[in-house]
Amino acid sequence: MDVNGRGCISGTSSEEEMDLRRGPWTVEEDLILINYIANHGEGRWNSLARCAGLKRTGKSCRLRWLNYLRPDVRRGNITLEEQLLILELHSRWGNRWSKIAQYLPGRTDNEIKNYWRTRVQKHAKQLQCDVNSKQFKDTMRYLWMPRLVERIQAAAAASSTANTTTTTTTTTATVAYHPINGDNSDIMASQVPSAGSNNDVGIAQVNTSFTPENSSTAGSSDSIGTQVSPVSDLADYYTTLQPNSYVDNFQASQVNYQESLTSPTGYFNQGLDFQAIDQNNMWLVDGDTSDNLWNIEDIWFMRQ
DNA sequence: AAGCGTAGCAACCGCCCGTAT
DNA sequence: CATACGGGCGGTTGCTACGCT
Repeated sequence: MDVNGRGCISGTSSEEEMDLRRGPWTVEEDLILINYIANHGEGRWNSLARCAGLKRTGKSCRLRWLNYLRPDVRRGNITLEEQLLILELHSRWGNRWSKIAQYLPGRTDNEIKNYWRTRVQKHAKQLQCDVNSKQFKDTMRYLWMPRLVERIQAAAAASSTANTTTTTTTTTATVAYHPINGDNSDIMASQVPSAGSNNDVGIAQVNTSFTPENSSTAGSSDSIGTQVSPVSDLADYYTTLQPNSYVDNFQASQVNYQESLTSPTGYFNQGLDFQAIDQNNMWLVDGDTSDNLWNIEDIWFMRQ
């Protein structure tokens, strides 16, 4: 095997570097990369790029493959469960996108990062606070995440109702989410996928239950710019991974959420007159269903 | 219909770390 | 031990589509 391990002449001449392509990938380039990896496998990206005849940097090839061309890449709207997981994991690890992505089969760190920056940070900006501030984190924890749970429940209930009349599917609307309890529970600590192993599960589920086509139309428009899959792939995934914990039931978590809702300031019990709040904040409850998780309560929360 | 602003996302950049030589 | 290289990561940029005026 040659120095590149790929049986091709290494060409690192400056002339080659001169005409390296940049910018959007063409269909032809995609096909070349896919075919080459199918035949030779991935890795050694610089030599891969040369041997495949792609006038791209190795990094560019790697990124294109991992974020776009990989067969198990899951494209389309992020489900409620995934949103919940992202919020929870981000609260634990911060901007460790690749680590967070390990828990979201088929999702890339880039996609999660984009989601965070475009959706979550947008709301932080609208609430006029720093995304890393305690206020914003509390708002997420005590308002947004409970709402997500409620919405997941609602979607699950609707789904199960439909199922009773149409099918005997045993899929349940459980999610791998541990109630927020202040210490930022070490959710799923025991089910951290080993590197490179989580994809297998993701592939199977993506192929059987998720396609870009159905992802764009499934469920009702809801949440933060996403659409709900009443019974998510993720739920199945965690049910599979951990049958005895974290997938127990929503009732317990909701009880805790209801408690947590009043724990920081107790403001939910204060009989607030939301009507009196500045009408200028109506952007929070406008027609954009993506913002439904954020409403007038958030303003109050932020002002506590 | 045209122009403008914004959101979303693909791709790039620079830094860092681990490993091979 | 020092250096080079490959690869991963987080942050940033730029393009495109879409909505609003």
